[in-house]
Amino acid sequence: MGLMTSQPTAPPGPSDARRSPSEAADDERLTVMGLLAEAFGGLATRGAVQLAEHGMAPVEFEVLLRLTRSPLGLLRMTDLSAQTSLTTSGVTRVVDRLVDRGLVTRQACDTDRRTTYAVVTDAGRALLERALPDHLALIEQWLVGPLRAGGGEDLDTFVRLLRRVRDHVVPCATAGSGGPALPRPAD
Amino acid sequence: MGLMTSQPTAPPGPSDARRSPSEAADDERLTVMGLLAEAFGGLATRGAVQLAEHGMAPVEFEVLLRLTRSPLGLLRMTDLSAQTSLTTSGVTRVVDRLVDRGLVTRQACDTDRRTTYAVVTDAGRALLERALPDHLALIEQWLVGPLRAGGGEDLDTFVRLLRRVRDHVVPCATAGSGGPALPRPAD
DNA sequence: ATGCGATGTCTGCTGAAGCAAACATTGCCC
DNA sequence: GGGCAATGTTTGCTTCAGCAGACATCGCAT
Repeated sequence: MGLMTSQPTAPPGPSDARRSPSEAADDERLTVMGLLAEAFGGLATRGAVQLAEHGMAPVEFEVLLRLTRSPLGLLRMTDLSAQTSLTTSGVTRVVDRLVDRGLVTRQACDTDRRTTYAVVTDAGRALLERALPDHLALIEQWLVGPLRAGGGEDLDTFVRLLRRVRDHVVPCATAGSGGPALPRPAD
Repeated sequence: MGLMTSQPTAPPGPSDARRSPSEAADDERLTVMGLLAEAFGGLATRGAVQLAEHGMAPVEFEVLLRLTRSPLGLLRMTDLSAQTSLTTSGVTRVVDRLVDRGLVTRQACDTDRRTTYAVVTDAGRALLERALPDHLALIEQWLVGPLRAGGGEDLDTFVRLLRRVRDHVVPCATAGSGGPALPRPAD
């Protein structure tokens, strides 16, 4: 799989079948994936710490950000779940919490009574705008800054390659979210 | 912060202070971070689906992998927690599950009765080695493959830049795990 | 108009993970 | 040799998110 088309550059070294099983545990591919996991995990942890200083969980920040970016500051629950890392069930409860804190309100849709909109309040916008500068500075310090350190091209190169991976792995994000859905964990 | 040394390439566009607040929600830095989150999230989801087909959760795979990579197939609980994305408490329970399934055993240390080792069993090694080929193929298809598609240098470049970010953001991983610990979320 | 599948949201239940505290053990200082 | 802080592991409690199912609503075909 993945080898149906002739591969531009074959993986160096002996093929999987020729190696001892325990040797596969040190495969270069695991290293790349591990690097990605560690880098993202570290950034996520630092981000979570900082958002917590503003009284926000990462998912709450994400919801407030998506709502604020939306033209009318409002989004259907389902669309929110599509744009975030949550299921519709998860969105229901996150919005519950945000409503309790007055950062978001629910608003009925007058053309379709099934849908309810989540609307960001002034307090929600205020909280987000209070946290954003710190958050941007954090990304600058730990992600974008290091990439600029080696010359101006590194950042652009990284973004270009990262976008290529993203577009492969998350087909929905490429076009207008019309692509096939990403599989969900089963067990 | 991050700007103490003169910056090689200043961020283009007006500074944060000069922009309208709502404009900060579209900052380029959020885009990069979002790209990273989407790419990693997509890969993690696909990985979780595939590991589930082998009856494993991602953390269980991680634990089995670390134990198998260890010279004697054995690691202290604390070291396991340092190498994975779990707290010691989390490691306790994951190992509990793995012990219940016969993939791991606990073994007392005869020189320090506080420490208990987690030891991977033959069944654990077998399960890991059954799942590894599929897992490597998945990483090849969705991460490494796309990066090779644009010529042989892209993969190396990506790994080099990614490692730079990782080394900045996870100081412990650079040397012999002797660095300062990563902060944990507070709220 | 009426029935019916599709769609949007919410709720009961479950499993997983973190924090804080409990407990056991060690090494050290006196 | 006896406290005593530090270290290693586990446990109680809580929070959070997913799945599956319930419920309401919509749009369409007849």
